[in-house]
This record gives sequence, C-alpha cells and structure tokens, in this order.
Amino acid sequence: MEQPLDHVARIQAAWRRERPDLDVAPQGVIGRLHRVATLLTHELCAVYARYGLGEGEFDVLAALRRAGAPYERAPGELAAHTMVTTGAVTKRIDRLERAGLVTRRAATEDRRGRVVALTGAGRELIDRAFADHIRNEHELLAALDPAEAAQLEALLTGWLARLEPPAAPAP
Amino acid sequence: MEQPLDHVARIQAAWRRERPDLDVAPQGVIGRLHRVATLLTHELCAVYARYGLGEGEFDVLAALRRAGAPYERAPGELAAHTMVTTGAVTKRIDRLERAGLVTRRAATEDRRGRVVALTGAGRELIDRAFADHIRNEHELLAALDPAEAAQLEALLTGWLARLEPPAAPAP
DNA sequence: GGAGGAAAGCTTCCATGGAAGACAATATAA
DNA sequence: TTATATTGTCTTCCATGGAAGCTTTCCTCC
Repeated sequence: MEQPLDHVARIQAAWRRERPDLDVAPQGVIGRLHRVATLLTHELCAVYARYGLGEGEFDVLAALRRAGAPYERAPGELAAHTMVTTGAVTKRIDRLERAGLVTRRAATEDRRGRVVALTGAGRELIDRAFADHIRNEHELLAALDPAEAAQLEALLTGWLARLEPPAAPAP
Repeated sequence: MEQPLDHVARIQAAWRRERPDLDVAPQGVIGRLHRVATLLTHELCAVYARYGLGEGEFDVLAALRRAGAPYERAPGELAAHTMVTTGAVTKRIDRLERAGLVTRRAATEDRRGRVVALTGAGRELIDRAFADHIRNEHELLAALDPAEAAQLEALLTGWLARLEPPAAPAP
C-alpha cells in the first residue's frame, strides 16, 4: 500500500543528489501542477475530438455560446476570452467558418470590426459538446472528495489572484 | 478590498445563466488549474529564454544533467522523462547538437541505440539556467505561505496518483 | 539458423499558435 | 481640417510537436 514515489518525487530526488546546493522544494508543487494540467488537458481534448473539435475551436464556440443570444462576439473579444493572440483567433474562426459552425460579417458601427456569430449548427454542436465536457470534468474531479476539491479550488483561486493581476493599473 | 470575481468565476456565472441545467462547479478547479499552469509556464519560459533555450530544450538538458555524470541518456529515455514523443526528442536533440550543447554517438551495446551526452558547454549552461529556474520557482511560489504550499502539494500529489496510474498493469 | 515480430531512432507531413508587420478605419491633437 | 497615433483584424513567416511510417537491429521461437 506504499506510494513508490511518483515521477516528480523521483526528479526531485535526482536533483537533490546532483545539486544539493539548491532547494528544489517548489518543484513539488509546480511540477505536479504542470503534470496534472497536462493530463487533464489530454483527457479534455479527447472529448472535444468526439465532436470534431480541437481545443481552440471548442474554446471559441464556448465563448460564443456563453455570451448568450444572439451568440455573437468580436474577434478581439474572443482573443481576450481565450487567452490567445488575435492571429490565432483569426485562424480558429477560419476553421469554424469552413465547418459551417460560425459566420463572420462586418460590424455596423465600426467598419474595422467584425462580428462572429454561432450558426444553428454551431449552437447545436457546442451545446452537446459542452454538456459532454462538463460530464467529463465531473468524472476527472471525482478522484477528489468534495472537501479536497473545495480546498484545492480555494488554494488555486488565491494563487491565481496573486499571479494574474499584473493587469488592471489604477486609472 | 473585495475580490471582484476572477476570470474563471465570470465564465462560470455566464454558464449558469445560459445553461442552468448543468453543474459547472468542476470548472472552478479545472479552469483555475489550467490558468495557473499557463501563467506559470509563461513565467518559466521567460527564464529559459534568457539562456537561449525553449522549454523543450531546457527539459532535455535538465534530464541529462540530473542523470549524473557522465550526463548521458538514450533518446528514448529522454522521451519518457520529458513526456513527449520520440519524434519531438529527435528534433530537440538536433537543435541542442547544433548549438553545441549535446553530442550524439552510437551506443556500444545495441547498434540501434544512440547516446546523447551533455558537452562541457551544455553542462555549464544548464547548471546556470537551472539555478536561475529554481530561484524563479521560489519567487512564483512565494505568493503562497508555506502551509498553503504544503496543502497544495499534498492535494496535487493525491490527484496525480489517481490520474496517472493508467499505466502499470498487474503482470 | 532463419523467419517473424518487436524495439530504437529518425523522417515526413501536418496542425497549431506566436510574433511582427500590413492595412484600413477611427480617434485625437494641433 | 489635416496630421498623427491608435485600434481591430488579418496576413506572413516561423517554431514546435504529434502521428504514422520507415529502416536498422535485436530478440524469440520454431
């Protein structure tokens, strides 16, 4: 019933042998976080793939869907919401448009702008895919009991708050 | 002094409005984990870049360094240690070899095999880069107090253990 | 010992995203 | 009003990694 040392612990042990001058304790957190995130992403992508979507496309459809009717957003907004560059968003929209899941039209107010909108097919697809996605997330999180999950969420929320705010300067 | 709702909380609120039939609680954990991991990776890469390294190259050099003298490993071992395909490892080694940081030679025992070894320059570079990397990890983790960090590590270790073992079937 | 299968590394092709710049349209300043 | 800066999107080029298949070598079993 003993835990035989996980991958990260083995890496730490090796570093302690090779570089006893360094305190590699942070790897215990950061290394495992990275690893959990990688494994989770992999599992999540498996569900996206069932609907013919990559992670990027799923994110864009989800951002449009949760915007509420009429399910429209500017490319720039989508970029901000999905944490990628506008160039990446352009390509994601290209793919989604080709697949008939979104449309692109000119904005009425600002002639530089464009409006990306979910089509009926896109709406229908993301509704199914998102429900399946959430089901999947429940399964993945079932490895933790509710108290652990709550603790983890609280810790991550606090860390994120101190990691993220590099934005928002005082006006 | 109030927390104005972080990015993930806003996403959850939008989904609760649009899809009240779904329980999006897991996003509170998984979404934030993903986000923390992304931000951390970004910060870590900034340090790698100071040494002219990408994440992939850093990982390979680190794996060689912590192997201990004479700092050698087979490409397949490197692939296993760094969680990427052997094809990706081949390309990483190509780049590192071109930069004079590693050498590649034939294995003596098995003529299919190759041995990748750190050069003097590679050893020297990864020793500096790794020390800087650990310093950086300490800084990033300083946002949490030691008790929080320990809690977080324990939770992630447990989750990882239940997420990872898809390997190791009983013989 | 020879045949078939497995293993190791590499190659090819492709998908994705970032960085930086091009362009058009709008906002701001003089 | 004209000149300048800024904004929003898209384009181009490049870097990286995965998937699948190839080649060589080794292993196993008959």
